[in-house]
Amino acid sequence: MKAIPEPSKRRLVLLARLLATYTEKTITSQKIEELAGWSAAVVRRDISLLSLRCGASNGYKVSELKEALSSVFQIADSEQRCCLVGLGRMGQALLDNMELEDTPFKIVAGFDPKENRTQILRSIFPLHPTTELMEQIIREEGIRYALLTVEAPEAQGLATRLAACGIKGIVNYTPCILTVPPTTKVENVSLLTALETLAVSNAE
Amino acid sequence: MKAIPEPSKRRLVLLARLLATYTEKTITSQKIEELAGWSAAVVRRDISLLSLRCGASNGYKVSELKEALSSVFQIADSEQRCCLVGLGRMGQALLDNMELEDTPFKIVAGFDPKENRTQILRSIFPLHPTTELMEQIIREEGIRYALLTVEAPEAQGLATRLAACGIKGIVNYTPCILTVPPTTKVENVSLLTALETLAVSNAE
DNA sequence: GGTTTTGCGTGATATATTTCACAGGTGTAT
DNA sequence: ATACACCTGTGAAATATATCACGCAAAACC
Repeated sequence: MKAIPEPSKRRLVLLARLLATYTEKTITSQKIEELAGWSAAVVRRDISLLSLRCGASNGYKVSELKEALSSVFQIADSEQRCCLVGLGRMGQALLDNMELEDTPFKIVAGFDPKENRTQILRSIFPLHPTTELMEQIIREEGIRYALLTVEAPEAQGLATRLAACGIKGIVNYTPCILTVPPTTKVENVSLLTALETLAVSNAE
Repeated sequence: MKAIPEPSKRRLVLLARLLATYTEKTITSQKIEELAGWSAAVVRRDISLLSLRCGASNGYKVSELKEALSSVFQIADSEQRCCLVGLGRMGQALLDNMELEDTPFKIVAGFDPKENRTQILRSIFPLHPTTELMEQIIREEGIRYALLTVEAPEAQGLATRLAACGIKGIVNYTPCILTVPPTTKVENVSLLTALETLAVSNAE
């Protein structure tokens, strides 16, 4: 199959999310337009990239569509290991977040520059200081993704180290722009960035 | 000036963020490519949309660039009021987040479906239950943006109400796809969505 | 002050993405 | 069983975005 364009990938991820709570047996591209706000044409084009032919006069069969979505992105097959870097307020909020239950993603380690935090806090996975140990654990445990919730001044330094030891993706909760090699992807989810993006989309 | 394309807007927002911590007096498109990962050509094109001519043989003057960025997006001019909807773990982590200090964004109210939470928690802005009072306060206070951190089952209902009472943008911390009229914009920042997006960008 | 270097600004061009529009299958009703 | 209604899947066209490549102006150097 040929490569799926980036915008389509992002929509397909969201489509999977949408279907997770959708109860009907079938769904039409028109209905998806209503729910998600993308044009029906774009929805059909996106889905056609999955080269599945479950089209019928009632629309797509939800079960087949779900299956196709999770199989095309290999993520469902194996556990995707993540680590939490930064155990401040935001990090703690993510510590025992139920959101990743029943998903292939699993947080298996936490790190913080302040060693005493890693000793005081309790969690179901081990917590460590961000010493050289961090790189070692990431490699040994086969950790692919990092959630970065440290203070701004520490963000770039840690991002560089994370990228260097093989982290494939960083969920960036800091308002910093991270400079990383192209082998590491970054998703910016900081509150400030999100608000600015909203403000700019509306205005102008 | 003619409309700035969406992708350019998003990059310009990040560029402003990047410059916030940049200490040199000038910066070249080449340097921005290095730091942010966009091609120098795209950077120059984006900046040219600001119709500012601060180009010189040393690159852009950082101060002029910063100014142009904040003025083109009107957001710097006036206070941008936000509310926090959902006072669970994530909401509490955002309650006294310093990230919005020295920005035009300001959280001026908090809401939660569980009334006792709004009574127990302390914050510098008032907390209320999500009764009809919510709509009233949003209108009276001129609140434009909402940070949505409630549990998944409550997300869509509240999003609908928020959109209906004039909220222009929702920062969506839930993994749900929100169905809202096109006048309300949504930025999805849930952990699960971010991880899935990363996974899909790498694989495939 | 002239010459060289540097790097922007931008038409022209290439590529990517979305939209259009309709042929063709699938379910449904009569 | 046939006709009708619905909705997908997809070439072709339109639009949007990114890249190329080069003229030109500002700074640096001698």
